[in-house]
Amino acid sequence: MATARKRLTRDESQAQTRERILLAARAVVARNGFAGASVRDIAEEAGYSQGALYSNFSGKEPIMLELLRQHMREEAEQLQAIVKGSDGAASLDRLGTWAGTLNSEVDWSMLALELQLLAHRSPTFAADYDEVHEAHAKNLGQIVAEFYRSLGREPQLDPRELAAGCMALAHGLALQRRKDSEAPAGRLIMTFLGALLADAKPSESPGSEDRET
Amino acid sequence: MATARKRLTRDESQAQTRERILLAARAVVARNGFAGASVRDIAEEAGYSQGALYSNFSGKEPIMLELLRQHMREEAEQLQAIVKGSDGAASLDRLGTWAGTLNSEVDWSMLALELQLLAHRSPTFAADYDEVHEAHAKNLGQIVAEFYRSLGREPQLDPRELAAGCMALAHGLALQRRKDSEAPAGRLIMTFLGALLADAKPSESPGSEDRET
Amino acid sequence: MATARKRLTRDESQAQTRERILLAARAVVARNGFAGASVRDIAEEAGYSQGALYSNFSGKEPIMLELLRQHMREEAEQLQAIVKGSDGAASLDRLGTWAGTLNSEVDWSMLALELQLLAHRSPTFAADYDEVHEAHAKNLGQIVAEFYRSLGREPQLDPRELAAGCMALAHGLALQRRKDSEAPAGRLIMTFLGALLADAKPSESPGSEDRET
Amino acid sequence: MATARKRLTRDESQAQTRERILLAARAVVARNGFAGASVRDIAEEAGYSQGALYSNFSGKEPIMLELLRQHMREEAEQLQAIVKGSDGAASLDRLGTWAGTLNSEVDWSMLALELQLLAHRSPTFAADYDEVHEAHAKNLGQIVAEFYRSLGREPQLDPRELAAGCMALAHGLALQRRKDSEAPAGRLIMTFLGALLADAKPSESPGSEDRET
DNA sequence: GATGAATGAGTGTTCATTCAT
DNA sequence: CATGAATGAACACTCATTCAT
Repeated sequence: MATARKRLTRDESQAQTRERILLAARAVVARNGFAGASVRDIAEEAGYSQGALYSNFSGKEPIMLELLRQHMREEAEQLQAIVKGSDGAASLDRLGTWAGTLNSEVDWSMLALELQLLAHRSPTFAADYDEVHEAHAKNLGQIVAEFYRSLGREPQLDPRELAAGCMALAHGLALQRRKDSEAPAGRLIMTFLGALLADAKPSESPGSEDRET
Repeated sequence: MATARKRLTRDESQAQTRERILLAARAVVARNGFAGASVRDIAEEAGYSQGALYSNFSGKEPIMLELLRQHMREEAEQLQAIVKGSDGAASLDRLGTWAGTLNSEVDWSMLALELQLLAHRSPTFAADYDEVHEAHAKNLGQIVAEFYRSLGREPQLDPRELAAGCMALAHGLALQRRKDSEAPAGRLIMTFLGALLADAKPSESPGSEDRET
Repeated sequence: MATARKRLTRDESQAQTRERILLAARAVVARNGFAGASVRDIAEEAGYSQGALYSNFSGKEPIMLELLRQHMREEAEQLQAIVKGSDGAASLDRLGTWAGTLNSEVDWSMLALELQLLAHRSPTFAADYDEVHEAHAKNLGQIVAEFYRSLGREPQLDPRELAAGCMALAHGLALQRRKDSEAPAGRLIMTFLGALLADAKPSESPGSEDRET
Repeated sequence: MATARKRLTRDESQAQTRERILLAARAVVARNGFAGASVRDIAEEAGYSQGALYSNFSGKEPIMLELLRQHMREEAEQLQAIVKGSDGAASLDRLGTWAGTLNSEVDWSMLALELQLLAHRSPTFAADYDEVHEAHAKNLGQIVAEFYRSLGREPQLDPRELAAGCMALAHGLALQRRKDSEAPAGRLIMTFLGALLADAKPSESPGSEDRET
């Protein structure tokens, strides 16, 4: 182990530190929320000094933003995988399964919302946040459009808006404190989504569920 | 003025103080958000000392909770008025108009979400919050049910869940920082809602007039 | 003593706290200089919490500024007393004696200079500092003018400038680290002053007794 | 380029690095003052790492001290040139011109004073500072003596003291934040100096012309 | 009931310096 | 010799809350 450590180049070592800090931030934010995640706590959780944190990030906000970016990347990849390369019906099934896991995403939703709240208050931060958010919305929009297409449907609205709506719904629901007996957020989301799809008019290209590529 | 004051009974005077503090809290929260609304600021805005605030509320959280209660009450009343005593089509129209004003509700959405976030972190607060939230969801659920009924439709889900979904969607959208050029949140909400209604199967009891389209 | 404490009204108590904080600040600044006088240290020296300090002053700078104001007031009073109500020759003597004590003023000179340095860097602070400085210069200028008059001399320059020059000289000298064997700053100042007076042309109005040499 | 570099011996290269760091330090100090000149900023400005700075200097203070030494050397050379090899009257003229440029010397005065302040607080630094200061005072003292002699005057005091007084006056004035409308520091210095010279008694050895007002 | 001075634990951030690479 | 990531102690300042008046 010690030997393994010694073999790290400077760049590798730094990347490792960055990653560890982000991991620690993830954990602390999950525990205490954004506002409750102090730089002190994050550094401690990561096993570094506070200064080390400032050597790798220019402040608290950039850390959080990076966290969000990471999550969005993962999310987009997952959705991409669900929608891509298969017929629409199967996609819908898998989407339902995926949505069912969203319950465990409470922490991420909290982070996403807290950063949105912060963006409403700090113009400096808003600029950075908006960029990340906008990119993600555009990204998801394309996935949504593809999904509609694979089901032979025409989106009622700009796909980006639909995607944004789904994000809003998902985050909002994730946050709602509901008794375990109640339906999971995933089911509710699928109900909304199902209704939207059912209500969408068929696309001109007479694809229906047999389109391809 | 002085005389007018003197006529107040002790209870009335205290109620007035409470109300003033709540009003001030509303203003400060709108300005700075929940986390940015310090007790000092609220007291100052209200024209009282910090101590006075603690004489009327047991802390910062109860104030915020009361604020949320007030807002929920108002919201329920507005929705009640929209749905009650008229045919479904007209209701739908008025609901669209009302949803269009939600853009200006950013402050409330922020407060609602910040309190939800707090509830996720503080078990003590969660107890109180859940009570308020639950009551509101039940309340809205009844309104939703009534709405579906007036349109001759059968809800796909527990009305309480549908209501919760709409709240989540509304709050989530209100928070999203979108460029003015884009569609307002209201339109998006109505699209989701319209799809849900269109997708709902007619109720057995042919309650009201059939629906359009 | 305990009883004496209890008799303090709120205002008195606050004034006492303020005074204690200023006294503590004086001590800490003397020990460590302005930059080295941390709010923590001052609060500790005063026997209060840091928060107490912020209840009484809006920050570190205002404390220092108040300290400077106090000192300037005292200095002006001393000089006033020296110059006023006596013939010029006696004044000159007493001025020399007084200047001889300036060696012990190192701390004050350091404070004055550090604040001047700060004013050069912080525009916010500069505004406040300039006001204090300007007032003192004007004040001293009048005293200098009076002094010249009592000696039957005409100042070569705007008295305010002469005063400012003396202040600069005094502060600059106080700061110079000289071996104790050397002449005290006071003597040097008196040499400069003596030369200035000797070189000044007599005023037209034969005000007082003629001067020496 | 690479070849040019290669031609430097180790010593030359190091000397170059040192010089670049000092130049950078000069710039940063001018911009932000002594306290505001962080090692990081200096290293960055110089285009080196922080570590490089510590390879060439043993800390921040030695850099500053070296800066001061450089400045003092330049100052002494300038004064030497003014006084040496010409009659007293012309010297006085040129001295006045030179003093008029002191306004632009704010940065140096600030550095000099900040180092003096530091010397008052840190005994370790004081030792080094005193040495530099003492050497300069002696140096200037000789120049002052020469100046008096060239004017056929006898200094009232140890020339070293007179020189120190002028430095103190110059630094103190440079720091004073005065409105542009007021007289420049140079004029004030010349007034003081003129008075001193006028008041000095002629030297026995009838050195040069004995001018008067 | 109202006051607001005082508390004490907390915040994000900076910095001169060190040392493994 | 140069690097710059990491340190650790320090910094000014904020805040919800308490309690003697």
